[in-house]
Formats: sequence, structure tokens, C-alpha cells
Amino acid sequence: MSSEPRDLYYRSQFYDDDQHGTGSSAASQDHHYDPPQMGSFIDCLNGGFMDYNSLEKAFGMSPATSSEVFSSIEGNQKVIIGEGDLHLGSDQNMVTQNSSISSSSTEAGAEEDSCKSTKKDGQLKGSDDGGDGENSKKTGNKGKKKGEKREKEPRFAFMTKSEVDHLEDGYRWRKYGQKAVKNSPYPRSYYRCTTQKCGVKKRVERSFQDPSIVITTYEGQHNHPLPTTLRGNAAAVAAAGMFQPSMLMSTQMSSFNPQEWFGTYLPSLSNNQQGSTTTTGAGSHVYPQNMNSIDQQYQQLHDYGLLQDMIVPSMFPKREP
DNA sequence: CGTTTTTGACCTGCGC
DNA sequence: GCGCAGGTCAAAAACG
Repeated sequence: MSSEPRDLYYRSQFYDDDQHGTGSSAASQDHHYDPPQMGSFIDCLNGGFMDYNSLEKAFGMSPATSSEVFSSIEGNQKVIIGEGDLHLGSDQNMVTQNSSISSSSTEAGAEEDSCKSTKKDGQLKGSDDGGDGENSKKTGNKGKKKGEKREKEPRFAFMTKSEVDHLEDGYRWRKYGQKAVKNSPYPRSYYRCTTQKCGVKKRVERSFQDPSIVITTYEGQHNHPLPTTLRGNAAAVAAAGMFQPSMLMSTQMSSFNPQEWFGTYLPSLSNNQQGSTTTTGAGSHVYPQNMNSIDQQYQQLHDYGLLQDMIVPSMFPKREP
């Protein structure tokens, strides 16, 4: 997959109803998604930023458009990309892939995250069950009705120049899978928040064009605070670690919590977007009407000196004349 | 001993 | 319908 614009999607639904206890309940304890709390930055992404598949396209997982993107990423710069709509690049080079943003594709992209809801249990490999009972499980037990479209979790992707794949963001993650990525020598790792009932996932992969760049994609929203042991520190360190040039010079950039950070620094963005997102509905992008406030926030960030090593064109796009 | 990672198999959706 | 690619599961291994 991953080669059509239709991968861009826009949605206002935050989570998939199917997650909730339907037939899957018994399957596994980590399959329930509680309704996340609205209001943080990621909510703003509902209206659409960049889809993971598009991310792949743009970042080199597919042949198209990758080189320009990477050519614009140098040094300790970072690119933060929202979901559904891609704008990225440096001050000069901005790669935009939002042409389809106004068009449609609300229900597109049903493919990703295909099985999160309840698939499962096709497992037989093993010995214990002797591979007999497996078929029944294999076929039954799908919480998903046929033909039913799956809502995707909102995603938030960003790139980080880092030597460590798994950036510490204050939450505890458990790796549940790893897959080779087509056209890339680097595998993609799948993590899930270890907190019970928190269905947040994240994918981490390294750009094959620039191995120093780690692409992290968050999916969903934490419905719990930071783990106590990390709390306080994590948020602060995350924000600071991400944006202080001095820290960025260090060889290990390993702390960043986008949700925390945006919640902290972009509160109004969050609020504004939330309102418009829900009212605008899927299929339309939300940020134009908030550009003013976003620009202001952007300015603020500049004042704080927080953007020196960061590229956030997608979050603060300049309206084209 | 509890938790996390590794890893191969399985499932699903999509394109051809 | 088939094959591919992405995503997930869960047993086993590794780790602390």
C-alpha cells in the first residue's frame, strides 16, 4: 500500500467504536481503547494533517518526493508533522503535499491499522494448542463486521534527528512488533503504551535516506497521566530536551513528548482547533481558520527561542497569498 | 520472578 | 483470486 493520495484522510472521529468491548473482549487485555480525552494537541490533528502512509511517501519509504524532503533536513533540525497533511521542510524548502486536503477522502484509508480492533487469535504456531483449536479462533472472533470501515486513530508523526530509535517521552512503551519496511533497510518497530486501558501506539522507524532521522508516529492519545516515576521530569525534560539547542548538540536526543509539549506551549491552538475540528467535521481541514492564533503561537515560540532547531512548517503554515 | 524484547506466524486490506 | 505489504499476536527468550 502506500502509494495513492487517497491515503490522506480526514476524520473527526477519535476512536473506533469497535474497540469497545465487542466480541474482542476476551481476546486480549490490551485491546480496549478508552475514549481519549479531547483537548490536547493531538485533537487538533483530527481534521487532518499527515497520514502515516503519506509520511512514508514523503520521507523516502517510497520513491516519490523523498529526496527534496531529506535534502532540507540537516544538522539538528527537526521536523514535526501532523497527521493527514504534509508540509515539511526547512525555511527555504518546503515540501507540501496538501493538494488533496480539500478533496474528500474521508473514508479513505481504511487499511491502516487494520487489525487493531480485534483480529487476533490466529495464532497457532505453537505447540500448546496443538494447532487444532486454532482454526475456530482464526476465523471467528472478529469484532469487525464485514465491510465496515475502520476509523483510524489520529496520528501524529514527527521526525527527530537522533541516534536512538526509541525516544524517551515519559511514557512507558512496550514493543509488540517489528517489521521490515519495504524499500528500507531499517525495520519499523511497534510500541504500545503499557498503561492499562491506554491504547496509544507508536511506530518508530528510521529513514533510510537519512539514517540519523527517526520517524516516530504516535497513534491515539494517552488517557492517563505520565507515569509517576517519570512525571514532572519527563515533561520538562521532554520539552527542554527537544528544543534547547545545547541539548540538541549532544549525541543523544532522546526525550520528547509531543503531546505534553504542545499542550504546554500551544494551549490556544489546542482549544481553537478542537472546536473547529468537531464542527467542521471530517473531510475538511481545520487550520486555516486558526492561522492567526497559530502564527501567534509560532511567534511566541520564536521568542522563547524554542524553534531554533526545529522545523514546524506543518504546524504553522504560512498562508499562501 | 515479573517485565520487556524478539521473532515467526497470522490477519487484513489493497492492487493487479 | 492471488500476492504483497503492513500490522498484530503471543510463545519463547532475554533482561533486571
